[in-house]
Amino acid sequence: MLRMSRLFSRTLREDPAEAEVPSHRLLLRAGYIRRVAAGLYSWLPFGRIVLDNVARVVRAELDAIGAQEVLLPALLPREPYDITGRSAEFGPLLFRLRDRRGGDYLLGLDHTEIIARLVKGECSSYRDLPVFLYQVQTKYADEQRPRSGLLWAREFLMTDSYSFDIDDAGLTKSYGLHREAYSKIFDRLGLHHRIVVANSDAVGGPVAEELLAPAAVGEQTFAACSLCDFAANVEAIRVSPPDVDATVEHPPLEELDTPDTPTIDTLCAHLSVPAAATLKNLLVRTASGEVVAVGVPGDRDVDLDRLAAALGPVEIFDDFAGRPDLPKGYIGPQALPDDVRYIADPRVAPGTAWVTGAGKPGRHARNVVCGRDFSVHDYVDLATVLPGDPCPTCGAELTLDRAIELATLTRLGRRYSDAFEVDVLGPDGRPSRVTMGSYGIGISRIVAALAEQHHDDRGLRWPREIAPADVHIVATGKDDQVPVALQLAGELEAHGLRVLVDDRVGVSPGVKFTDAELIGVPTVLVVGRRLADGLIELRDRRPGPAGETYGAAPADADADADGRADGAEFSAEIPLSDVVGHLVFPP
RNA sequence: CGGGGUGUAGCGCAGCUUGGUAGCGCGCUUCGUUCGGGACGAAGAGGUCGUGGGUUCAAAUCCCGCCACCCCGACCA
Repeated sequence: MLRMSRLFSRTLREDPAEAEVPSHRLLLRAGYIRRVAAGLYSWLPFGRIVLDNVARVVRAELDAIGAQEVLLPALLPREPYDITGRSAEFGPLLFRLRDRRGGDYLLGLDHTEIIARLVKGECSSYRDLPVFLYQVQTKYADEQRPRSGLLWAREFLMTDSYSFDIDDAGLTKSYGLHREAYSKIFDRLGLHHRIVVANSDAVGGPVAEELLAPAAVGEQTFAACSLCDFAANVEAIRVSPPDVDATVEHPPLEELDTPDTPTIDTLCAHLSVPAAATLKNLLVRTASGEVVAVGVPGDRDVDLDRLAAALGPVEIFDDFAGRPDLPKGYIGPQALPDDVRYIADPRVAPGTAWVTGAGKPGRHARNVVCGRDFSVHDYVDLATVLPGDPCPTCGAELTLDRAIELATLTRLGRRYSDAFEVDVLGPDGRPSRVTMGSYGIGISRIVAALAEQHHDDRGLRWPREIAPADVHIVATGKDDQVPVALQLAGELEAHGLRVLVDDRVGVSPGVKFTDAELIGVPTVLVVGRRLADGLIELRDRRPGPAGETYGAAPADADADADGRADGAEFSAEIPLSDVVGHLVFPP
């Protein structure tokens, strides 16, 4: 039993100045978390319970598919990550440290290397496989800019599960089991989510799919088809080259004086052409120092993540002073120095004609035809996706939405088992390289996503399974409301309900009601002035589908797509003597 | 990492332009009243004004450096 009179937590009357997004603001105000430093939070009792509840659901569903829980260290030696090359891939994102003898360590962001080595030592026969291992672990990332409270923190709680199989068919099955388990977790948690096709991710290599929670504050953008069920991270959209009529004769290339037009906007205004008719050329430098020009239609931006997936890490070229043959703002693929490779989006197809830079300051060129005036060394999908682009599956229009990335499902294959030579003996007595999958789900981030999806202007509204308690009893009045409330709390608890009771004396009813709404336990019992008549009030803060609502709340008062059901709260007076039966055995 | 902003009591803020005893609201403590939608009265506690240096008889206030935090951007050539 949680007693508000004794609880180490306080609610804030005013919004904390540091918080902007709703989840951050409400979790601070309602006393769930407190900030320690940028991107680092302490979990107060309510928050810790909610975090545990999410982890409990995740554990239950992973246990159900036969996964076994382990716990690896959070502090890790760097060596395994040097072997796989990921120490360099992660770069500054990793917290790195040294021990007193000068040994290199890091704070774990991903444990694939460690788990692969563990399995190498423990499994020696194909009979030991498949095996699923998971942990609930604190992870660390030295983010450039931690923000939005728990959504983008430097320390966060995550469950990472790994599958080990003898062959690809086994991996496919293991992947499917995890996919189902994670879907079930989100259903149980009452999270609106989409499973989308993903492309790649610095953490873990090729990601096959992501589970996203649509939310305005999301850091991810995903595209969904308005017609079919296609959905993908924008990074994963594949573009087919447009049909070009190769027989069309384009006028010859023509150079124009275009002073003071270094940007697409200024160029379009000067020449009165649409941005989509221009060719935008960006210069980047690869890790090896090579300068590469990349071209996309002028109405689109270059997606550096996708470019990095093709070229490795790149940085924007800015040494224009050192390269007078590369005039900033007037680059054109037909006028590139020999040492600069040209990579383009598939939309820059052979036979297409463009307005682009002339390779000289203050001059552009028109009727620059791909294949005639310049050639493309490599085609890479690197232009950003725009709303209305055709769906790769059915051709209908795509819509773009923001979402919070909550889980990733990855077919790792043999990258890590190769690196550490993780073999088991097969049925034929010969060593066989195992194949791996990795499945991450963000526990603390789910808490934030739930808060984003389930709140209103008065406070949080947790799904029952996640809430810090099943029932919040508010005792208000100067008669024997408090002892009655405590006795009722004891009875409910004896029947297995988790109870929070506001037994504070000398606190006015308004304060208790407001706090209850802020804290967001779905069911509130008010032991108040009607106690004299043997009645208490039952309020349901979150009417919803079956299982969400106790008692006689209207079943159709479901939350809308945003998880909000303003004005749909339910309230009824019931006899005190009926309360236990009402809540423990709902009609 | 670039741009903008903010650091004054647990929380939210004023004071800084024009240097001169550090303030307000909420919260907290004690007593009394009140008790269904953030109650009232009385009396209190609580701050090296982020930090280091400088100017000055005197610095929260002016000058320089540093640190922390928040927001926006990350790249439109």
